[in-house]
Amino acid sequence: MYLTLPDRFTFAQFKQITPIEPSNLVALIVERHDQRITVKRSAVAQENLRKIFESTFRLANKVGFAGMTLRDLCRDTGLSMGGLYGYIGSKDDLSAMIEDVIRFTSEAIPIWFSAQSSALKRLDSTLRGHIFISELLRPWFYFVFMESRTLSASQKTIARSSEMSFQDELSRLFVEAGLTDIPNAQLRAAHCMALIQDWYVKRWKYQQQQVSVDTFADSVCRLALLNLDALQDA
Amino acid sequence: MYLTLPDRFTFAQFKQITPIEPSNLVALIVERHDQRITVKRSAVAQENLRKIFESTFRLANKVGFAGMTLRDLCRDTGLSMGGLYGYIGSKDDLSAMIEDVIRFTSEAIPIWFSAQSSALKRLDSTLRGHIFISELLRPWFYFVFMESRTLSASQKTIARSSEMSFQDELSRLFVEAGLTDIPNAQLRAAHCMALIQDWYVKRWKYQQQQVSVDTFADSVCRLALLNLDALQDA
DNA sequence: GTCTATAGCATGATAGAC
DNA sequence: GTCTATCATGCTATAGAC
Repeated sequence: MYLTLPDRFTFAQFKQITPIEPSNLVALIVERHDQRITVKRSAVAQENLRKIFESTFRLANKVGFAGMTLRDLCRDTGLSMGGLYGYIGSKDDLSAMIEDVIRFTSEAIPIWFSAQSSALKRLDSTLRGHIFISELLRPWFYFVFMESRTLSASQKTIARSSEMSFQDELSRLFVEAGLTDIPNAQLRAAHCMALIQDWYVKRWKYQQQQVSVDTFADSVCRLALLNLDALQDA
Repeated sequence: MYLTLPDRFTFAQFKQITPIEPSNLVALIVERHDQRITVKRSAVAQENLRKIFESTFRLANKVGFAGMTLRDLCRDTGLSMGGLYGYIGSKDDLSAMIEDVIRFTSEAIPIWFSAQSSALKRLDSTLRGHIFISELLRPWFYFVFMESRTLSASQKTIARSSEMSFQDELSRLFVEAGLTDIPNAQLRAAHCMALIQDWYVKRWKYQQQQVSVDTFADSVCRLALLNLDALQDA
């Protein structure tokens, strides 16, 4: 599935056409984990699931996922301990479902823009796309960034290879855009990842400085694409 | 205290003259927290403290600080529960001591290079200094990055203001170097912080790509100082 | 200074009523 | 589908012997 957007599209433009957004996610999760979720797909069930994730993000942000107790989660969602276990099979299931959303999303982004005409445009769009989707799903991205180290070895491997496959995609685009020194292209791709992640990890900082997501995306793209125009002309 | 180093100094050169290094840290901590530490300052006490921090880093890296139990810590250090409490007053003390080391260190770096002749050189040295010290004290920096959100409100405030004061120092140096658009200088300083933090947060990635700390520092400084030479000449 | 033993309580998960 | 009640376990922290 391709997304059709103008050059240097804004967050507002992106939000109107993105196929992945907060209101979709619960349905996506129910679809991908229906064995584990014993409750029926009623409206109240979807609303309860939404609350469970919302509360998990709030509580894990305060004390970490390991520090968050299921009793805290019950208090925050209004569910009882028994009721909660109708939605999750265990505490670990909860983190696995969240991680799955991010993996699914990160794999979709490069495809959205693979039809763009030039490597430079694909680079710009892919960077903006990742920044904007992480803005929309910020709590989900933040959770995986912070908690993936505490997950099981297999989950950690999946998280890392998911991150590397996106970074490798950026690296390939840099090479296509003229940066033929491959280690250099890889390093620049790693730098791009770091800049993008900072947007959702250190949000308090940008809020304090009143930087908008569009200003941020412009700044990252400018830094990432510096000197590539010159290579393109040569 | 100023450090005297050549332009574009390497990690090896930095390591020879840095006043803060792993072997100093335990003595520094004993000095700054002698009320809480009831054991005498014997050689065995210092060795036990060193083990306590080493084990804390290993275990917190696996399960998070909240997920790490003091029983795990005892097993890993070889101390008993009672023995451990001779070194720490509580589990929270442990994280507070670690955070204190990073605050102390981050405040020292800009001073080390404040005697450099030009703003561009101060920028380059300050960036390298931060990268190299975070290489030396990587587990300490990593711990504070990951765990500061789970600490008490006052600890979190201290951690954030400590990070912002370093970022503001970078921002001032950018302005001095000719980047007179202040919001732009602040944004570039934030980007520098993100790049530097990536070095100790996503170490697995750079290890995988076999990027040395000197190569990394060169790459960050190049990106950070791009276009500043031109401004300087004008 | 370091140990063993234990107090006192919170946790993840489940059983069974309705 | 959701509740209350309960289980077995594991937790931080301390008391007291040596």
